[in-house]
Parts: sequence; structure tokens; C-alpha cells
Amino acid sequence: MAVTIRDVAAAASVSPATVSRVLNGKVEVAEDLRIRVEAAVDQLGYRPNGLARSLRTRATMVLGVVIADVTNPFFTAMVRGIEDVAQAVNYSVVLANADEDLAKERRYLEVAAAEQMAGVVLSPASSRRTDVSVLARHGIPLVTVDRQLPGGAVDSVSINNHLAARQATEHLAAQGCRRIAFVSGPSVTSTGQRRLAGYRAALRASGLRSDDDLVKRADFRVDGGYEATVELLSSRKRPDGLLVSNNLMALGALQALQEKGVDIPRDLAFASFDGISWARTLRPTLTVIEQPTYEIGRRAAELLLARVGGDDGPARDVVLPAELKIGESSSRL
Amino acid sequence: MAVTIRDVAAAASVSPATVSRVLNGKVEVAEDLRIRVEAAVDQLGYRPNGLARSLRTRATMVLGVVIADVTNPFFTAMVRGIEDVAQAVNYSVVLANADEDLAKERRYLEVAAAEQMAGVVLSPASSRRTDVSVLARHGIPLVTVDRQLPGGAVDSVSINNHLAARQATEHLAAQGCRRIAFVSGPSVTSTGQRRLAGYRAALRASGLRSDDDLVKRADFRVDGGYEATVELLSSRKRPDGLLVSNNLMALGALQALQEKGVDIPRDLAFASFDGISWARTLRPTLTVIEQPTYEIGRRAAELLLARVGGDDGPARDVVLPAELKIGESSSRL
DNA sequence: CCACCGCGAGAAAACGATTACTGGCGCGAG
DNA sequence: CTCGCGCCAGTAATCGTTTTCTCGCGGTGG
Repeated sequence: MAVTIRDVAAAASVSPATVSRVLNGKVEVAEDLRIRVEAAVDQLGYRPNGLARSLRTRATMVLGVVIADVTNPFFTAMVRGIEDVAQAVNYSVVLANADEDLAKERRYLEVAAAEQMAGVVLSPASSRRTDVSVLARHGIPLVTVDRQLPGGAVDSVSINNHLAARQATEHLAAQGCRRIAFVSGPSVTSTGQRRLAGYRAALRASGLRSDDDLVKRADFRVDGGYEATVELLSSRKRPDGLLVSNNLMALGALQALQEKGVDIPRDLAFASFDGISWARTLRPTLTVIEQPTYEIGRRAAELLLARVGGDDGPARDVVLPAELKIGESSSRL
Repeated sequence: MAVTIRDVAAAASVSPATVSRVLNGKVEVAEDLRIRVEAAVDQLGYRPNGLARSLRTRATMVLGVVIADVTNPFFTAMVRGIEDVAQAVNYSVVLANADEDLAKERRYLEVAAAEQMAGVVLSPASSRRTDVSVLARHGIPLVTVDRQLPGGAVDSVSINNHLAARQATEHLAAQGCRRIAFVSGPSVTSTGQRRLAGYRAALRASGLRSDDDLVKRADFRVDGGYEATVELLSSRKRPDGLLVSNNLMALGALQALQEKGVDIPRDLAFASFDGISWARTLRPTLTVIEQPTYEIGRRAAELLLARVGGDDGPARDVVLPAELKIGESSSRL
């Protein structure tokens, strides 16, 4: 059914080894043989079996990208950056959706190992419980993005989440907000932790009282942001500022605010992480901490390809600048 | 370095064959051997090499999904449907981003073939020039989604694009629009063709004159939608209705309309294909043709898995219902 | 009591490629 | 002229599994 290298060899009256040599072009092969082989190849429509090849060479030209949420434009934009770098050197990129779920994440890491992917880009579902040992065991390089793993043993690309959250919170404080609420991501992710810490640091720096009722943890999804915000608004003393720690939750929050008739920015100043590139049409325009998503992807891919190429220097943590873009949603002055 | 089945066999003092049998659980193996093997497996942390396994069995438990644009929530939502069905029967799903680019698409189809994926879900970049023969040659089942291939030889899941476009256009006409413009997708995609045809049919049915200046082709991306709309607005006789044939272009269109100070729906009634989940927070609310994205993914996966399972009945075209959801953006009465 | 049958486990072939090794040939140098 | 070296292509080993085949053992039936 499928045509193999032996079929080609037979058709060209040469040995399989010669066919292989022609195809990989590493060593010289006599002109006439090469021509016969090439003719046979495209007459038969031969495609090498990638599995067999990879099994033998112990290397694929495929990078795996295991992201936390495939429906989040933050991650998909990043993927574009990875792809562009990878394709330039002839690597393919496949995506897997871990869905913020440790079991799925693990499963896909095992797939990556089983398929002997050349390298993996991962945004770990949990800083503590994500287990990347399966990759290490197979010698597969890993770069984390957006989130980090403890120990500092693996390369990472991210932004300074603590600083970014702090700046955004201080911005809200500077706008006169006294009760600044925070919709946090899962505390098991490094970004969740650091953004929360940055928020708290900003409150201290601004001389504002930290109030546990003002912090809600959600799951980085739209519905979670919605519910967290509804809760925040149901308290006796409503917040007058709100920072949401990712884009999807921000959408949920906005909907909740709208439904409750909260006017932005008059009643509440609003800011969130991760612009949604398409939010330009929203009014009021949003104040966001914008991450260089495409660049994050690029850098991650570059780091990874360097490792794939044999670089075994110490782990690097690339920290890219995030920008606080102030829009109408937080302008109260 | 990596631990193989022979290592396990040696550790358990059995033959590799026995280890394989224990792991796959097909045939009975004596209790004591089984226990020894299992102990050795998790003492050594053994993971079977997927490449070798797939090479031998000529089958993987991986489905490939090659989509036209990974940053488009329409496609990623669909992926979730595919995943849920696949994971339920222990298949993994990997994504590839063809980027509406025939070369990249081809490349990923070849990767799918080379990796001997069990099946492929594809939204073809071109109805005519997309070449899926590499899959056929390897006997890899294929299901197209959102778009179809000519010949009716492969399973597909989509909506009735002609009807949907027609209904939306007729709705705009019923709102009193006389000059209804259309921002079309690439004419090389089946959806692009059919939506355009539906639009034209509606104009005829409504007794409206069809005017070529009212139709702009763009590329299914935000910027394309923006530019097309700017052009439409720059004509002497501005349209008073606009249908945009996908979600990303709709965003671009909205931005253009906003910048040009066009009031929706007073100056222009607006409708578009493919809801954007977060558009709920937009004012005015949008009139959209909403596709059952998750369900499209589910059905595609089910069809595909049936084929993987050996079903070789005639090709099926599943047509799911789309719903015209009327929002404020088109309500002029 | 022997032969055969069945069963369970090991030996070995296979999957389809790459690549180390081998052998033959041609050419150059001694 | 002969020896040897180098080059090129073919043979065969190899990657890590699965699976067929084979073999040995024990039990049963004739």
C-alpha cells in the first residue's frame, strides 16, 4: 500500500542505502544513479516514513507546544511567534491543549516524549505539580513560557509579573481608587502568585489597606472572571477599582460590570492583563498590561532551538518588557 | 540513556515479548511474571517509545487537526469539541496552523502522513488547490470542517453557508437597507464562494440591485476586514447595510466604521458570521450568524473516529444548523 | 504408558528508515 | 607491474517495539 524505500530502490535498481543517500544528500552519489532514484521517487510518489526515520535517527523536526488554553488569544498569538522561528529552520510545530488540567498536560508531555519531539514549549498548569521529568528522561529540551517552574533549572520566557501587577495597581491608586479589587488567577501558577504579590505590594506602597474580601481567585476563564466579579460587586462596600489578571477573565468581569450597571470608569476604574488584540473596538477603551506575545513566542523558540542544537549552558530566564497601556477604562481624573 | 523494553525485560528476567504482553494486556500472562514486570516498569520509569510502537503497529493514537488560523476563536472552539470526543476514547489531538497558506498546509499534511497520524481534521485553505492525496496514499482518513473539497469524496461537517448568508442578507433588507455591502472571504474557499452566492441570491430575492462595488474580497483576517470596509466607505454612495463573512474581519470592519464615525445601526445595519464569544460586552450588541462550533468539532471527530475504526461507507456531509442571532447592530425598525 | 493437544513464554522476524561496515574497482605511486 | 589506498555502492545491523512462530511442558485421553 504505502511505498517504501525498498520499492524505490527496486524501481531504480539500486540499494535502499543509495536511495537514502540521494534523499539526504549527505554523501555523494554518482550522477546516473541519482537521476534514476529521483525519477523513481516521484514516479512512485514516495514519502519517507517519518516514524521509521525518527526511530533510527532518534530525532524529529517537530517542536511541541503545550499551552494552557488553546482558546486564549494570548497563547495562540505566542504560537505564531514560535512557528515563524521554527519554520525558518524547517521545523514543524504542533500544538496541544492542556486546558489548565494537570492530567491532560501530563498526557501531552508523554505524547511529546513518545513521539520523540525535538523540543517542547510549555506553559505549566501548576508551578509545583507539573511534572516534566518525562521530558528530562528522554533528553528533550524544554522552555516554559508565561509561567515558570521552581528550581530555575529550565529556560523560561516571561514578563516581570510582579512589577506589571504593581504598576497597574499603583496606576489605579493614582486615579484615586481606595478599594482596589483583584481577580486573581489560580494560585498554583507562577503568574497567579506573582501578580497577586505585585498587587499587594502596590497596596502597601500606596498606603491602602489590604482586604481579603477584595481578592477573588478564579481560573483564567471567562466564566470565572464573571463570577468573581459578581461576588465582588455583591459585597456591601463595592470596590472602586478592579485589576483582572488575565484577558479572558477580564471579559467575564466586563460583562458582570455591565449587567450590574457599574459605569466604567466613573464608578470603577478597570484594568487587566493581556490585551485582546481585537478589543480596540470596545468603549471605553481598556487599560491593559500588554505583553509582547509574539516576541515571547519567538524568544522561546530561539532558546529551544539552541538547546536542540546542543547548547547546554546554564538555564536562562528571559524577561521581556510588558507595557501598561492606559485607556479610558481607568481614567478618572 | 532512555530505558527500553529490553532493559525492563532484563530487570524482570523475562523476554521483551512478555513485557509487551503485560503492557498491552491483550493476552494472559502468568501472575508472577506480570508482577515482576510491573515492578520493573515503574522502578525503571519505563515509557514505551511511541515511534517504535507506531512503526510496528502502523497506527498511532493521535489525531491531527490542521486549521486555517489558530488565532481565530472560531477554529479553536471547534478544537475543543474534537478534543473532548477524542480524549474520551484515549486519542490525543495535535494542532497545526496552516495560516491560510497552501504551502504550510501541505507541509502539515505531510507531517501528518509522516507521523502516521490516525486521522486528520482539516479546514482546507483552498477548495481547488488543497492537495490531500498524501493522506489518501497513506490511507489516513480525513474529515473537512467549515469548508469542503470538491468531488464529495471526503466527509465534511459544516453549515449551510448559502442559506445562512441569504438569511442574514434578507434580514438586512427587511430592515430597510437598500445598499447592502458584503465583505467576502477568499474566493478560493468553499465558504467564501457559498456565502457570496447566498448574499447575491438574497439581493435578487429582495429585488435589490447587485452592485460589484458593494462586494469586497478580503482574507478572513482583521486587517483585511478593516481595509475592505474603509474602501466601501470611501465610495460616493455609502452602503447602508453590511454583512461580513467572518468574525475576525468583522472586528476590522467595526473598527473602520467607528473611525469613520458611522453610527450603527442608524447609518448602517451590521451583521457578520461567527460570533465572538466575548462580543457580549460590545454595544450595540451584534447581529451574528452563530455556528455551533463546538458541535462541529464533535461531529467531525466522531466521523473521523468511525473511519479510523474501519468504516468505509460513502462519504457523508454533515450540515449543522446555524442560527441568525439578531442584535442591536442591525435593528433599524 | 504414550501420544497429542493446548498453553504460555521465549526467539526471532518484522515495521521502514539510516549508517557502519565491507568489498570491488580504479588509479597512482613505488 | 604490483601493491595499496580511496571511493562508491551494496549488505546488513540497528533503532524499540509488536507479533508470529516455535518450543517445551504438563495434562488428558486413548
